[in-house]
Amino acid sequence: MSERAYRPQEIEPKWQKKWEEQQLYRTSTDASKPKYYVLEMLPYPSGTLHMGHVRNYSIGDALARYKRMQGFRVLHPMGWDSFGLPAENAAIKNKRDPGEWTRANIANMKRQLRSFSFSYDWEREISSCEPEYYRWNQWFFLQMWKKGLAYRKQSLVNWCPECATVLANEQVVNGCCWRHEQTPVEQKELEQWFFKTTAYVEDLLCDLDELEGGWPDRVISMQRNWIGRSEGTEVDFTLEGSDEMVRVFTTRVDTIFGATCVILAPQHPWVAEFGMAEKAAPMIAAQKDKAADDLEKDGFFTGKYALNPYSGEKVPIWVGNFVLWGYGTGAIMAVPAHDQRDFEFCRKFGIPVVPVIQPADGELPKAEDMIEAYAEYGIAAVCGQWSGLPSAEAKAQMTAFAEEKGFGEGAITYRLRDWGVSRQRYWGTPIPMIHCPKCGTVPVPEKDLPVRLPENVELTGVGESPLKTVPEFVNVACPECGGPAEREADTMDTFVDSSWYFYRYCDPKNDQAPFSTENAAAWFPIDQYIGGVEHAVLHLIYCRFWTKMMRDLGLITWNEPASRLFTQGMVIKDGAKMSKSLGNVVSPEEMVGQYGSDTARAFSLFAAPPDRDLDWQDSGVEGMSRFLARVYRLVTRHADDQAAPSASPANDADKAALRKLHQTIERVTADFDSRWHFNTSLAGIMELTNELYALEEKLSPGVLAECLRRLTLLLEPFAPHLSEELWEALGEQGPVLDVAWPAYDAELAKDDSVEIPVQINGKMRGKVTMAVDASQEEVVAAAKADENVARHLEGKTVRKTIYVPGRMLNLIVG
RNA sequence: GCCCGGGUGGCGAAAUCGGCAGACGCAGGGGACUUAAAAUCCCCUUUCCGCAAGGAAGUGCGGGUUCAAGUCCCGCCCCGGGCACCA
Repeated sequence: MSERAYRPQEIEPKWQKKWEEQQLYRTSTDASKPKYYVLEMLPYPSGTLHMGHVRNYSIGDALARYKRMQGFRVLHPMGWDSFGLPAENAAIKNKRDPGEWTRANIANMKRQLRSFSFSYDWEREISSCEPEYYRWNQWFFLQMWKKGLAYRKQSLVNWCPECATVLANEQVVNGCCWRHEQTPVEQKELEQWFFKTTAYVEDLLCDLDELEGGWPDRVISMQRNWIGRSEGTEVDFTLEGSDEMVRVFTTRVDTIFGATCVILAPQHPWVAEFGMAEKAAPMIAAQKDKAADDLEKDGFFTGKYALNPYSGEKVPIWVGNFVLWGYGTGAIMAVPAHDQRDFEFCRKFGIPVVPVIQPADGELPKAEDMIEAYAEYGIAAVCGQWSGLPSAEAKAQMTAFAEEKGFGEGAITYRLRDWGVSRQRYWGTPIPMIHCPKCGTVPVPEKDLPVRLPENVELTGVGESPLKTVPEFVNVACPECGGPAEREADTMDTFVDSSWYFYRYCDPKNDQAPFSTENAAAWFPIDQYIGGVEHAVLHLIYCRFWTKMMRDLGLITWNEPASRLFTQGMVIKDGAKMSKSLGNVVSPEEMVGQYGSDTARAFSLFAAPPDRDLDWQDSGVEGMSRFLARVYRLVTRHADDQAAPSASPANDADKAALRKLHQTIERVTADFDSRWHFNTSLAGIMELTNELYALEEKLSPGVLAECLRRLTLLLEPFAPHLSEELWEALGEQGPVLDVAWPAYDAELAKDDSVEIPVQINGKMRGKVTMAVDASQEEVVAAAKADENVARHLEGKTVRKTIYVPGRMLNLIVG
């Protein structure tokens, strides 16, 4: 027996080096094994790894290791996002090249990650910010262009006249530029590129059913809401004194007899036509301003009137700040009596309220008594020929009527809009298009890909787009006519990169195609995708769209990229999400230096279940470190025992130890296969360790040897360096990753006695220890023999006996 | 406002199917070892009453179902996240 101190600072580098040399994490090509593709969401290269990352990667890594020990061929790749805006801002601030900045950050993140020995297949590393990758972004762009899925249109952007640059919505503060707090943000029309996500809107919605069970319910419901399908009717109102018509969308055409005005979005073309664009401009800016949370309803009368096609009634046309240009037709009919928003608007501006729907079991509300709109379905009361019909029936008949008369039709609208991919930034994938004065918009020929970013561009943060200022980049010959033309200077949104990176992992070096169908088919769909819930609607819609688009290009045959999704909780520190910008980061480097990476990763899993937010407190780390050292001492002091492992108990202590061992194996295995509550897995392993400490002296050497070996294997997914070190100390051959996960033996795990709580009238009065197969009579007899139970039964009759075998006895007395 | 989560000891949490509330760990207390300290090992630790045996209360609040509720049902309150005038 020898006792050694646990020194992770020595052990971990030793195994890191060995594993690198062995290329331990390279993906197996053994096709006889079932595949398992596990992936954490692409990290952005912020340059600083924090405990939030470590927790995320520890979850995926524990799973990857477990699956590998279970005999799977595991793909667990690692990649890097290009993260455009921060790169560019850093470049402007520090006068550095954004590429250099990004690459330096990636190198730093990589170095820090490697000290944890996460089981990434570094051979399959990709960087989505390198030309080899954006070549294929461009290739996809061209395919979409051919199919009409990529198009260009005029679109309003936030514009700061001071910087002469485009602002993202979050850069608008109180209607002003974030850098020039006195300068109001303007709206500017720019030609922007879009991907037609709406072409797949029904697919995106219907296929959510396919994901049910594999994806968290809340993500599915967030996506449903985001897509926002609603059925209704489009109806034309005629402008008084002209033939022009304005189309409105409504889900409640049955209320149209109560329409008392038409309200246009401030961006509506009629507003400009009426010469009121200037009056509407501040409203548009206010709509885009994220800081103005609850915008008060505002509007103005245009002086014009429209005619209701059902009643022929003349109603005023208004402009309202709460009407959205991007939804429906950008114009509404206001029915104040039956829509709360319309009610607020009309009451504010003195527009009449006309109730036309009455509750099924009540009276038609009186306008002067109403304090809020009656928005429920009811009975059409004052609705011309449809009066008397229930709302649903009236809706159907009135829509049919509009179709018959040609002034409207049934319509489905979606909240989901096309994906604007244009960015007026330097650091991103250049859009492979050329504008020719003669030929129009012409795609760059595929043989000329990739279109590379020009080097040595000075970034100022001023001006429409940095690439526009580089003549060598912009001035090109038109590929069709050879005449002088201009290259598109916008770059692509970085969400494009993350929409298909996981396909590229299957074939990262392919220079003929984004990936080969065969290689992707070998791994897809992703068996387990892991990431933060903050991606529930953007990334996770875009990448689903991309998969469907690739399916229609004939590249793949499946509908969905990932069959299972796990959303892990955030790491909270001092009441806020841990992030570099908030300065509440716990540095893993420091923790690794002090306790080692095994401690850091095991603790990040032990502190809370992975799907729950984790309130970070340093105080528990010590305990995890103590536990690992405790295991280390226990195993190393018996490492030289020379006993052959044995699962045949020779005494009661052996039996108890083997029972605990197999109960723990069952528990940890079940956690991996279902809930991933690694905190309870680790608690179980701690209990096993405590039990072995208690029984240590009494165990026969073979059984002890057996228990120590299984314990070592159980630790592998959580503390791989320690596990490997102990495995070697025990004289076994590694790497542990290639050793089979311990099998669970139900016979050995079985308890031979069980403690049964005894209740009287539902109150705990004692416990009896019984054989597992004891009958109800035996249990009742034993219970009555218990001193305390007998005392409570004194002078009373047992009226009812409830016995749940092996669990509980409840005696009802009166 | 709508849609998701969540609320359990001094703290992080556990209780997987309605069946012993608080596993495991932290912090705290006590003991052993030590000249001493650290480290280690062992014990105690929901609250209140009690010397103890034991008793009472207890999972955000108020009701309900049940032999039995942290868990199921109805009505609220609070915290976190997401979406937000979606016609």
